[in-house]
Amino acid sequence: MVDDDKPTPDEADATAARGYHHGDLRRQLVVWTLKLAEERGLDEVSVRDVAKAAGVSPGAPFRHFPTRVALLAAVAEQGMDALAAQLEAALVAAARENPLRRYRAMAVAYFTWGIRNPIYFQTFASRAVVDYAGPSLRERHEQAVGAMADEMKAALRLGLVRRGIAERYAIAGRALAYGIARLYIDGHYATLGLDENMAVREGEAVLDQFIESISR
Amino acid sequence: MVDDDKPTPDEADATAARGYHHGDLRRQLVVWTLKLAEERGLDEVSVRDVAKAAGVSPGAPFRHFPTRVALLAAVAEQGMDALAAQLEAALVAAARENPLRRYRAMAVAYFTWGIRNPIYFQTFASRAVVDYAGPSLRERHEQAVGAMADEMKAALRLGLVRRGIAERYAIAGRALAYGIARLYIDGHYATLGLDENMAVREGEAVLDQFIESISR
DNA sequence: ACCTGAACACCGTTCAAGT
DNA sequence: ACCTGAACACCGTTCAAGT
Repeated sequence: MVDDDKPTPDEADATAARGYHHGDLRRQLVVWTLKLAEERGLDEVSVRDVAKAAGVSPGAPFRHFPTRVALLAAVAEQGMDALAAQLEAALVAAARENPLRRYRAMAVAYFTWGIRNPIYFQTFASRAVVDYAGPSLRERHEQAVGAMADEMKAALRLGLVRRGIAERYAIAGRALAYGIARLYIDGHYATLGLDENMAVREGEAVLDQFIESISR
Repeated sequence: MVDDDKPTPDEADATAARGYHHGDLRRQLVVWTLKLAEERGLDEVSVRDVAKAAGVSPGAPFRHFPTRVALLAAVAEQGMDALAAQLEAALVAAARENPLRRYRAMAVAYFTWGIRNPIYFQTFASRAVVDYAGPSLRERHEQAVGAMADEMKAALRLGLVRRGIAERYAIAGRALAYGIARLYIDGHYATLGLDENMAVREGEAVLDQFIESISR
């Protein structure tokens, strides 16, 4: 980078513009990673690109993240926060309904979020990232989908669904929600000409029929 | 797995040792890509590694594949061959059963193959690879899963499943099979302590309960 | 304390030169 | 026709030096 004019680092604004982020760089890097990934795909974003976008030197990110995958893990953690919030909100909104309806609300929230936030979804569906992030990320995800499974089990207990093994309803419900999200993200709906919103509606319709089919 | 050693390398020893593969290099590169990916993960295999494993210079692969992703696309095409063969075999084996049983046979074949061949599965679930490979790969996959969907629709027509919209049963069945495979490949079963074989059996159990639940 | 910028080893890809 | 091996631009990562 060719730089003739000196940045006069005694002004706060000027320093920030020149790359000093006074403790905020870490967050900025995550923000830019997400933004660039949304533009060109996760694989296409390099740490150097992120550094440049944030206005810092190529080595700067490594003061905050030991490796590139650590940076992606930070994105994943942030995504997990957002997903957990959505699921929690869905659960609260359906609080006074029956377990099967609560399962539905969470499953819809799950794949809707995945379809609308494919980058987040990819980061914490990536083995390398999740392995790096350590057990906490996986546990949080497990807990989130576990809540879905719990509703399914409750539905069986209350006789809302046909006879069967609770754990299998739970996994089926989970695989279905996951499958719907992943079918879209992996581009399988593209052949069908479905955009984001249509994919969500289609997902809901499929889920509803599934629920109705297992109901009794 | 799906490949055997190449037939009778009679006089090829000298040239092969020198790196000359007399037209066979293309195939060797695909074989080595798969092998290295199984050892260390798809992201960790570079074209240079593959070249070295095949005993040729770093630039040699680019005479056969214009880009790295083209090499991966060749792996994906080979994977698609294998998957199509498995599904076809499953369909033939269940030829004299009812459509619901045929759907089951194909769904099991689908996720079993995915669980047992995660590298193949990843290659043709990758957007970049599939986009490069062109419409034919996607169409073949679409046709393969379309056969599953057809059985589901036939099952509805014959009154084997509860009332509903055929297309939604088809998508649910597909999302379920896809979700089961992907849950394992993305490492979600690892938390549950399930290995490959247990994942397949668990998948079958879940699928069977799903089928029973929608049956009438 | 936080960032720069030069360095290193690596990678995808190209291409003139060899057989 | 097929491969070599030296390039080039890029990338992840490190680190001494600056503020």
